[in-house]
Amino acid sequence: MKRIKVKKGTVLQEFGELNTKVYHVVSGLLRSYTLDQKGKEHIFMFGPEGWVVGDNVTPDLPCELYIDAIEDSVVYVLPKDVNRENKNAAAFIKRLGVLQKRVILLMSASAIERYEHFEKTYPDIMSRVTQKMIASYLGITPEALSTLKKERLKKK
Amino acid sequence: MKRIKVKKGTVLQEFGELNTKVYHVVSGLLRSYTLDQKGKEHIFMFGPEGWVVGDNVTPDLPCELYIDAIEDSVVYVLPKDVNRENKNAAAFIKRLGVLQKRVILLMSASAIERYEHFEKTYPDIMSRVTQKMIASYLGITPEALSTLKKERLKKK
DNA sequence: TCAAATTCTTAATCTAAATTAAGTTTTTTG
DNA sequence: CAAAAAACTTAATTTAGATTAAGAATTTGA
Repeated sequence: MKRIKVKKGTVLQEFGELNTKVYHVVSGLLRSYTLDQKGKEHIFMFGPEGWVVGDNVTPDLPCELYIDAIEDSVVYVLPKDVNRENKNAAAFIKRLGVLQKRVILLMSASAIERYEHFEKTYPDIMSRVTQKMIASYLGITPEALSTLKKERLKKK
Repeated sequence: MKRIKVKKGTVLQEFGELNTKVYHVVSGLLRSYTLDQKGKEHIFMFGPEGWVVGDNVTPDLPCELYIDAIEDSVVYVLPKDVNRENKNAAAFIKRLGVLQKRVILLMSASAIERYEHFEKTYPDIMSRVTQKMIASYLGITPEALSTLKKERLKKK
């Protein structure tokens, strides 16, 4: 269990490589993301203080996600199979809950509704990342997010 | 740890209720799903033999999902916090992996691509559920799935 | 500090999938 | 087995969000 400091921009995991580690964020902000065939970025998860960020594949399979730091951060580097121990069960369950909510919203909610959910759930992160990143997390384009925000103002 | 038989159509969990149980499927097929504001159904997960189906919220919070049997099934009823023990870690990790893939696909893949992924990943389930359910799982309408399948045939 | 890069906004156009609607096939059940 | 219900198909129309493009604002870094 190693404690390391990483500068903004540091890449902790690349797509396709094997990685037996997950990252417990002490301070700062990580993100995990994918690139699609067109090279478009889709943020899978933000990792602020207290979160564990890692690829949800077994340690013997190639990673599906890139992980990097979007703020200077301090993280504990933990072996993936800590997941199998009781200690990290809480962080684990939290991840499952967030993913469940995300799948539900991606399937059943409009872009505006997903935005408003994000706004409520992560008020802290909102101000720490670019709109481009928020759009990427929501599964829409930055242009669509810009339009959506303007329309929401009109209605309120 | 109770072993029960449930008939097709049996409801194991309703939205909004408290439920401290998860269901380990011995035989048959369960599903979990949500209803949106318009009453439209969105299948969150299928649970064939070997799977654990449950709501990924802590036992003290109201459930986000309905769970029912879509085939006559035999299931073990387990307390949710078995999740915190080593025993179920594998099923747990599997669920996380599936959810990760689902989020990625919902964000970055077209309906056709999601269909083809489903086809490959769950060839067994394909023939056991209606197209309406597959559409619901993919996040599209049954009409769109029907059209999509026809177009895919032309190309092959 | 100021030039370059990146991000953000706005608007026009396009497209994948939703909606609506009607007819057909399959399944269920009395 | 026949009627009713549910599922499936097809096609026309609509729409949310993508794409493209261009200019404005903000951030970065030499």
